[in-house]
Amino acid sequence: MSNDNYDEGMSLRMALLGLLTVSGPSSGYDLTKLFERSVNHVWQARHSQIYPELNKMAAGGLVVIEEEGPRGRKTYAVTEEGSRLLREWLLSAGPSRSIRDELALRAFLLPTLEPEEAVIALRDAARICEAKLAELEEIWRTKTQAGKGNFGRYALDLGMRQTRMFRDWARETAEEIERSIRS
Amino acid sequence: MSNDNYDEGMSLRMALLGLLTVSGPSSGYDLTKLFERSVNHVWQARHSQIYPELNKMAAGGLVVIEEEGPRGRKTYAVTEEGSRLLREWLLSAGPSRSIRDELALRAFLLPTLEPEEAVIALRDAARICEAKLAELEEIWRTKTQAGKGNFGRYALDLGMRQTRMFRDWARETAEEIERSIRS
DNA sequence: GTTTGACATGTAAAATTCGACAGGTCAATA
DNA sequence: TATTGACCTGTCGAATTTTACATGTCAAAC
Repeated sequence: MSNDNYDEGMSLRMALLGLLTVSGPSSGYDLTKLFERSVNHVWQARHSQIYPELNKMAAGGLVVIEEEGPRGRKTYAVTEEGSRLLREWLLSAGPSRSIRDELALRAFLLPTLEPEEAVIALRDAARICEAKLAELEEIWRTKTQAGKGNFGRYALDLGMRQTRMFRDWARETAEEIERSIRS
Repeated sequence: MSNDNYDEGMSLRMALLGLLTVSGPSSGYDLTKLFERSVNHVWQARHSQIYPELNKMAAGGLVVIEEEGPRGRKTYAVTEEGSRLLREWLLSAGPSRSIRDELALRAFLLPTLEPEEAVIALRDAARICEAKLAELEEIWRTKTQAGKGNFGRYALDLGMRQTRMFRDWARETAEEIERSIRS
């Protein structure tokens, strides 16, 4: 009775419910910013997708407009039903795989380049990761100081691990290809 | 002059060009199967997306229909222009990270559960990763034995690193939450 | 006072992707 | 010979996502 039709395209909805659950009542604007700073490493959405979705969710009773601020600002809050839906979705762990990773796709296609060019592309990628990592670590420092609860912390941690992993892969693969060029 | 407007929605096209480059002339049917067996861990596409895309690519001169077999089978081959486009795309490394990973999103949202439930779900996720890792390692063994060139090898390595990283994150986060429960 | 930039919300058209429908060939086996 | 199952190509409607357009408030700097 509880978990019948599992929809694929539920991710954005769940992400928003999750952010609202943790950050408390927020506006579409807030959520857009939050999205950029947190979920962005695993899922992306623009404000043009978020605003309509929030309205649909409000129509469906998953969230309610709690207050309307001065600048037309609308604050949404999760309802009992929204909370239940998120929980059910999280506990229905299927071996579902919906993955779309452009960076990994590039990696996959790299061997179609000449070895020398592949090395250049890999070194580029590693450099980009390094920059991103520095950025994330800065956020980490300011975040952990603020001590605002652990939510974004887990995601940020995951983001940093991911970036480090990719950087290392790029470096080591570049070195491997260089070795094979020399032989 | 070479690399002006970088399009986001080029991934499917590039994946197909890459597969054609490595596997040689193939039909839409072949490419669909190939997709499932290789790129699938990173990017997904159904035949209903692949067939029209191949036709568009043929119209754009990126591939040519090399021959038409008995069963209406059409064999596509990469052209000079297609080859150049793929190369340019791979060398134009933007800091763009278009990623959509449902499993990671679930993990990200787990802390919205009660700590006890989150721990259970994280352990589940870690177990799923473990299984996937075993699967990937099996592929790795058979692939490296076959010695069919490095295509797929780098991506497979990346996939294994990614899975390991995620598993570790899930485990360590579970442990951290457990510690916080006990205090 | 006016310009700039962050705040704040939306819509519309286009592209991408998915799920279902639809049709046809060929070889093997029951 | 009938049927099954792999082979092979496609289209259509719906959902998801992107890009660009569109509008307006408010505070602070200039």
